[in-house]
Amino acid sequence: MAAHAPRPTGTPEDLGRTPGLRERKKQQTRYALVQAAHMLFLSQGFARTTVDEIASAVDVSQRTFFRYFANKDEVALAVMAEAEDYFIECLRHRPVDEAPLQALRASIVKAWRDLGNAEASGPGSITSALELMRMIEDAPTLLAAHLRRVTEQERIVVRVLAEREGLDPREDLRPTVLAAVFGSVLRAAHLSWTADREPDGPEGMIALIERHFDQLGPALAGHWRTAGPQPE
Amino acid sequence: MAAHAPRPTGTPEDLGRTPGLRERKKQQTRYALVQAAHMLFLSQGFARTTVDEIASAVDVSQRTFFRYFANKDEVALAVMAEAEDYFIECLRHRPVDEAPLQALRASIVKAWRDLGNAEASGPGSITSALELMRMIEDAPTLLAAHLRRVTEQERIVVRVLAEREGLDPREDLRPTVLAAVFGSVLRAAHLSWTADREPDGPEGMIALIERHFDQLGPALAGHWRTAGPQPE
DNA sequence: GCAGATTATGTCAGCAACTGACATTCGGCA
DNA sequence: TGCCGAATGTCAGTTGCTGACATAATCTGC
Repeated sequence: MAAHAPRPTGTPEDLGRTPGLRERKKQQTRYALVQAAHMLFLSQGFARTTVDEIASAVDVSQRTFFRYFANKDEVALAVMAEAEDYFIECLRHRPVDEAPLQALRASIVKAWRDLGNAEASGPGSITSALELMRMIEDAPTLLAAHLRRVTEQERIVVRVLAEREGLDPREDLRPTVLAAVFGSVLRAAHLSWTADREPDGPEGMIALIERHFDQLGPALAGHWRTAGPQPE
Repeated sequence: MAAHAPRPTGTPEDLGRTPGLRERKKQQTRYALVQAAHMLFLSQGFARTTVDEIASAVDVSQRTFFRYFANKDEVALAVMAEAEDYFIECLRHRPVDEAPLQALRASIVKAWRDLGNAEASGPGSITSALELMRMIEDAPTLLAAHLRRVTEQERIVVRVLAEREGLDPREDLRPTVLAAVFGSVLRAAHLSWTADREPDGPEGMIALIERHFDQLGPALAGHWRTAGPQPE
């Protein structure tokens, strides 16, 4: 049922319990909806796929679809959402003596790598996530929804960072600023990925991310010309 | 007609020419639409304002509205868009021997200050822009649209930075990374503004932006604890 | 197993954002 | 004045999304 291997442990209520038939069925249709939507989106594009199509592909009413997902965007981003949750989980388990930026960087790399190793195919797999990213980038409303999600995620990062270092984010701006910077560098790497059409799988993405983070210092340095552009 | 004083000089075609009646009328209705929309949004909220209302307030058909603005979001963000254009203009006129990050920082401060000094009220003024920002933050679809606009703006910043320093952004990642970081810090400051309800005008916002940029170095430093949190 | 409370789902009606097609009117220009 | 093209209006239609209510499925206590 869970999409990828290191699943985010779900809600606290599911302690060992078998969730019961009703709950199982719900997960089932939800999963089916994501899967169907995903396939339709990739085959005929996001905008050209109607909610009715998705619903009838799973043989439920349109109304039911909207009880599972608030809007069409949400079902498209569901897969990415799980990956993001896993990243947060990784961050929470980082050693506290690690430097904050380092912890973030290590977490994102670990998240990509784990998800990459999890399973080779299927909806919710890394490959789908990568395909999805391309799709997001040229579906305006989808991109918009995704960016909103990202900023919500950033707020969580702020909280986790603040807890980690034991300080109040309303007084100390460093968690906020660091989370913002981290998010933006990551997004730059993602954009670079979709633009350059680098064919490599997760490892290629990880390499791209690392390269971008490596430029963080140089980019913030005073004058670029004197610092030497270091041609690749 | 133009909303604020240091107007972004428009398109290259308007060299001294009086644009003719037709063109003038177009600008007029466009401006009227922005104004009406703005008032309606602030008085009754973005979601509760229909496009029909805006259109009939200016006495044009709904169809005409959609010929001026691609969607409801766009009319709301029109004011901010002009401000952003002006920022780019400021950046372009920055001395080339200035450090890149410094140029960005100085440009944004100058933009806010100039716009603040331009005019005290009226649609398209700074105060409206500030009100708008609050509105954006709690209208989900608006926020999404705004974030998309911001990333487009970031691409322009990348180009300008690359030109300034005379390098190819596809080879050297520094422009991309710096633009991303700059944008994110700015957005963090904006968020802080809307959250804390700081009542000050443009100068308050400028101060907030400066404070956030001042934390850029500390946030990226290795270990926060050893570095000393410096309580305000 | 069964009655009754919950809960998921279906159906239907409706609003609002948008779009394409076509007719009309208005400004620009000879 | 009279023609051309651009701006606008009208209309019909699609799609995303929501509220209200009825139905059917699950769950709970007996």
